Amino acid sequence: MNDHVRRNMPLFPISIVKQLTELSARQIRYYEEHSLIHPARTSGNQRLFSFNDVDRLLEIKSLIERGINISGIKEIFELRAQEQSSKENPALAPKTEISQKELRRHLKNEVMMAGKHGKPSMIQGQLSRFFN
DNA sequence: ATTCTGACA
DNA sequence: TGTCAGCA
Repeated sequence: MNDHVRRNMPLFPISIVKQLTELSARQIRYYEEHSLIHPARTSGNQRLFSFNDVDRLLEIKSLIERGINISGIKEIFELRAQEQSSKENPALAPKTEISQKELRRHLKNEVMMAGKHGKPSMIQGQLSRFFN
């Protein structure tokens, strides 16, 4: 796998990411504070983002716009990570199976709760994209 | 010139 | 979240 390396290569500074995502530097740093992203750092402690980091930020932006909070987004990412590990290592799949079921239930509630507050609620088609 | 962390009239 | 300060 070589493409994986390319997508994770630390390439652009926060100024570029701001334009690519239309997020403020404040927001980008805030999401990192809450462990939603883990950009690399230069020797001078400046952030360097990869293509994956940008994709991730765009997903975060989308979810925030849909009214999902930080903890909710964390859970969605955790669920996705578990689904991945289950696929790569079917041996320990049964262990994550239970928590996945519970997470799906929580996420469904949170997403629907989020829609109940003004924002245009998510429609069923988009809902399925998050819960398979 | 840019980015970083911390703080809040 | 915005924004300003004081550094690196």
